Amino acid sequence: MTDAPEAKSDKNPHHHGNLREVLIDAGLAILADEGLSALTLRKAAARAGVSHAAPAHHFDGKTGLLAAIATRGFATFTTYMKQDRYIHGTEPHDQIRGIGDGYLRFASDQEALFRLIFNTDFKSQCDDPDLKQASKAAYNELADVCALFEPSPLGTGVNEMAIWSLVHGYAGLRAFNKSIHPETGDTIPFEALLPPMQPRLP
Amino acid sequence: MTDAPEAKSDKNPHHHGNLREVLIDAGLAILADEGLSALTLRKAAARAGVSHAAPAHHFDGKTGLLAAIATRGFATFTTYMKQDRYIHGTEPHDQIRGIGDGYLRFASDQEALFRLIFNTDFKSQCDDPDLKQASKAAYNELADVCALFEPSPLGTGVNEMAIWSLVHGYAGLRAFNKSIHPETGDTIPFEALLPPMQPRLP
DNA sequence: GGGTCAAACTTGACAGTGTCAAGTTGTGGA
DNA sequence: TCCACAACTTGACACTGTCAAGTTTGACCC
Repeated sequence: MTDAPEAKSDKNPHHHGNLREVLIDAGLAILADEGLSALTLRKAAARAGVSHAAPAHHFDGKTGLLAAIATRGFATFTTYMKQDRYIHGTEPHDQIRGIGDGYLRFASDQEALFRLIFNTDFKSQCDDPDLKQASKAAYNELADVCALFEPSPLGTGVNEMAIWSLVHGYAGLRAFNKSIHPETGDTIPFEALLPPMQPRLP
Repeated sequence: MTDAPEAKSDKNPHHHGNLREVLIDAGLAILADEGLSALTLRKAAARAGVSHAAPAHHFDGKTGLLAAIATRGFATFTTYMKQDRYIHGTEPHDQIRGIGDGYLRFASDQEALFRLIFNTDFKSQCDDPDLKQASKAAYNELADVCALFEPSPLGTGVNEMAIWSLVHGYAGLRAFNKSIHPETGDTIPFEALLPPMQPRLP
């Protein structure tokens, strides 16, 4: 009379077993489908097939759900950068271009998610340690590549900050449709913006 | 029996006369005091001393109010850049530094407003012509200075995009507390990030 | 002046939202 | 077996944006 071992759903309303992850998935789906403003605790709960108050047992309010989604978002973000890091080659300049490509690919593939993970509004309200760690992991991926150019004559960390600012600003402005030259109508590619930098000798 | 000519307030509940501007002021005040998430149509109405449905007669819903606030925000943003443009001198490099300072001063002085005007979430829902024009005016201020370095060997518009991306990304990351070097703890100043550029001969 | 009328604003209502309190159901340990 | 606790539901509350209907006011026209 027992069910198949994986049939743990839609049998009994309680003890979902995996609700936390399912709610994050639901939130990510809403984010991708309808955008940030449509992301609602109740909608996520409905999509997960539970009652409207169920999320409260897994997250600290809406901010908590957003933090959990952002944590997953940062992990995906890091994956994007890792995937593209060597697509142009293994030279330092190639790696910078690759990382930049991954960065921008994530920003356009997962626009709402990108906006969420860099949204300072809800971040100022919560300081989730998991979120901070996921954020730092993404940063480290970029910093790894920038380290290939250290020490630079400009000072330690300057290249890192310059590249990080450049690609982050470019991504933000591109989401804003500002990467298109106002007169020529051309899209200015990211790699054209990279300043000349001297890689460290091997 | 007539009042003084300016006494048009708190006399009669109707025909406020200036409600649109007052509501924008109220919104800006809420934004500065309590942040974006606390900005509510009803709160703005209450702060302006009118009923909760009054804003509907002046703005197209909440998005309309946000657009109007953002329009004013862009104007202020432009003013900040204009004010700081020559504080370091009149040389092209000085002007770039000045504009950057104004950009960053606005971003830290009016943090919530800065976040609003570059928030793509509500911008995707509305295309207010006034907002677009105010946005373009801010862009022109920056582009003016970048033009001092055109034509560049990299291509037209590239300097513009590079500078803009750099300062915009730096501002965003600084709001995110990422301008602080993770090891040294120092704040990396914006000017250190500026790539070497050759100004046009006069 | 007196009447008309539209604009400006109010009041009241509605569906959604986040959040809390209290109840219900299933699980695992004594 | 029973009991404590975790997981989830139900119900309620204040608050939000938005709509419909009413009320007041000032301006215009004869």
